Amino acid sequence: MTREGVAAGTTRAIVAEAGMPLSLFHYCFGSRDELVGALIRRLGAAERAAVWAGITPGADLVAVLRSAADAYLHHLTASPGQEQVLFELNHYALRTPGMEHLAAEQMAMYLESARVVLDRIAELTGVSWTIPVDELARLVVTIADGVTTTWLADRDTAASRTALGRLLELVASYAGPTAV
Amino acid sequence: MTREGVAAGTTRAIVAEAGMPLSLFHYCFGSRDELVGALIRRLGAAERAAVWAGITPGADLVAVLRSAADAYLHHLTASPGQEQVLFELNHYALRTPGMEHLAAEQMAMYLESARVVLDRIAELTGVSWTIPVDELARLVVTIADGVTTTWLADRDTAASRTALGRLLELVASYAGPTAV
DNA sequence: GTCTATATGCAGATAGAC
DNA sequence: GTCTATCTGCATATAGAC
Repeated sequence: MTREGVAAGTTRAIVAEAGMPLSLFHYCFGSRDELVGALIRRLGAAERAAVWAGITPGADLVAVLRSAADAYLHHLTASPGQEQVLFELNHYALRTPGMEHLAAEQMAMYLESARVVLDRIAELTGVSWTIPVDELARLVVTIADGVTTTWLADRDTAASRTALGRLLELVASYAGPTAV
Repeated sequence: MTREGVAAGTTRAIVAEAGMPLSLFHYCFGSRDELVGALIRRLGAAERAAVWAGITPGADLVAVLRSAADAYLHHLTASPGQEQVLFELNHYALRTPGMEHLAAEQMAMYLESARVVLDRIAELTGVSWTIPVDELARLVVTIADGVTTTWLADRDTAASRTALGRLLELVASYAGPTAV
C-alpha cells in the first residue's frame, strides 16, 4: 500500500506478494477492513516512534525545531509513499461506515505525539510554552499536515522548506523563559 | 462523490442517479478517469470562485483575514464532503499513472487563487506584503490544507478555529504599510 | 445519439478436502 | 492450520440494434 496506494492493496495482491494462498488471509483477518484498521493503528504508532527518535538534543530552541523539521522533510522527500499512505488510510476510514472512529483515533495519536515531543523539547531547551501545550500540539499537527499535503501534490521542496521555516517561527514565538 | 466518496462514484452509480443507461456515460467520456480528470479541474475552479466571493471588503487587515477564515470554516463544517472530495481526487490523481500532473495542476490552481486573493486583500486594506506574494500564497495554502485535513479527521471545530486564528496572526505579520 | 445486452476481469469471501 | 477450487457480485468497457 505504501508503494502503490491503499486501493491497489487488494487481498489478492497482498497474498501474491507474501507468497501465500488467499484463504490464509481470511484465516488471519476476518475481512480486508480488519487489516486496514490494524494498519492504521500500526503505522500511526510507527510514525509516533519516528518523530520521537527524530529529536536532536540541543540547547537552542530554534535550532532544535529546525533540525526536527529538516529531518521530517528529508524523510518525506525520501519516502513520500509512507506519508501518502497515512493520508489515504485516513480518508479511507472517513468514508467507510463504521471506521470513522479510526480516523479520529489516528489524529488523536498525532496530537499526543506532538504533545509529548513539545514537552520533551521544552525540557531539553529549558523553555516553557506560553500557550497550553494542547493548543500548540494542534498547531504543530496542522502545520505538518499542511506541509505534507502541499508537498505531495507539487513536490516543490524549496517552497515547502521556506513555508515550514516561517511556520516554525510562529511555534518558536510561543516559547518563554522557563518557570523553573 | 461529494456525498459518498470518490471510490463510491462508480460509472454505474453515476448513471443510476442520473437516470441514464451506462453506455451513455461512455458515449460522453472515454473512460471513468476522463471524468475524474474533468472533475478535478471543475471543482478546483469552483473552489477558486468561492474563495474569491468570500472576501468581505473592509479596512482592517486582521478583520478581513478573520472574516475570510470564518467563512471558510463555516463552509467546511457545513459541507465537509465538498472539501473531502477534493483531497480524495488529489490522492486519486497522485496514485493513478498518467494523472499525476492533475494533482500538481490542482495545487497550482490553489496557489494562484491564494495569490489573487492576497493581492486583492492588500488592495482593499491598503497594506503591502513584506515577503513575496508567491511565498505568502504557499503559506496560506499550506495553512488551509492543514486546518482542513485536521478538522476532517477529528471535527474539533473549536480547536481548529483557535489554530487557524494563530496561523492568521503569522500571515498578518507579513503586512506592512503600503508603498503607495 | 441512444438504447439493451453482454464481454471480460477482478474484487472479497467461503466451502470443504487434507 | 493450510490448501485448491469456487461462489457471488460488481467493476469498466463495448457490441451492435435502432
